[in-house]
Amino acid sequence: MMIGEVSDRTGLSVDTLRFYEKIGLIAPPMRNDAGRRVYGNDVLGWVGFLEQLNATGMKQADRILYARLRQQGDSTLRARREMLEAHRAVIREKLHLMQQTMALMDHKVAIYETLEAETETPQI
Amino acid sequence: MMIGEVSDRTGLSVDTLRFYEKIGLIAPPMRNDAGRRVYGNDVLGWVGFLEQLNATGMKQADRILYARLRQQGDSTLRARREMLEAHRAVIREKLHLMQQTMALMDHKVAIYETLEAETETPQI
DNA sequence: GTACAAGCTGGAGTGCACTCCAGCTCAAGC
DNA sequence: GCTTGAGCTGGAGTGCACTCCAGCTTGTAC
Repeated sequence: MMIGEVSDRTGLSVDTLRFYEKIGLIAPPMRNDAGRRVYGNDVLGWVGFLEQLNATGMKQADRILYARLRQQGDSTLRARREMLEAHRAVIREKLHLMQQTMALMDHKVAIYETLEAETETPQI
Repeated sequence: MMIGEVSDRTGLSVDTLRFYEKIGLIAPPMRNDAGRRVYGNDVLGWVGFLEQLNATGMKQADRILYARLRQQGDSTLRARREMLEAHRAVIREKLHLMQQTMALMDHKVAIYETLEAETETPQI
């Protein structure tokens, strides 16, 4: 798979894929005779996982650390598990906050509806 | 309340409070004889709400828009309700994604635990 | 009455995470 | 054989959301 196809299938731009490689988030892929990147299918799952970490608020530096550990193989299993557990705790808190904010939104929307009903028909 | 106390009670830095005023997120407060900002208690609730919008991913530009509508009074009730409803939809999606990622974390942690048990006692 | 903490302004600087650009090579279709 | 599109590199530029700074005034404690 060339970089353009990876871009199409992951939603990341070609520039971002090369940038991720430069900072160590994606392992440097093989090159063909012309010096172009040729990716294996596994990159798709990995990029998807990175996006999930990203979307749930893990910082670049931590994702880079995780990626580096992953490339070092089985000796880093424990460290990686600990990182995931720590991130899981962060997500749990965010979930909690989001649920609270959700409830607040519901509350505010209800209040606005009441106020709108009052102000939109002042001629009772 | 002087700006330092607002900072202490909201967790935002003094610089950030002044910055928020400059960009229109916080209404310019009264000034005392020496020209210093004197805030009412209502700023605390407002800043707290801003933080919730922030933490749930609303962009600065949208928060500024909401703040501007709020300062315009009752004629903007409908617009504000619509903004909150839109943001509520965004939060709902994020909640969903977070729950999925949470499940994935659980799954991965379990896998790591299995692998660790295998690699840590290779001498069975 | 003076040291010092807290406040003020306008403007510059920072960190993050990309995003774009110039100038090049290479492969395929007409 | 030449145009076009995809890819390459190193490095510069961008947008967001603050954060810091210099140089000033003011209020409080000793």
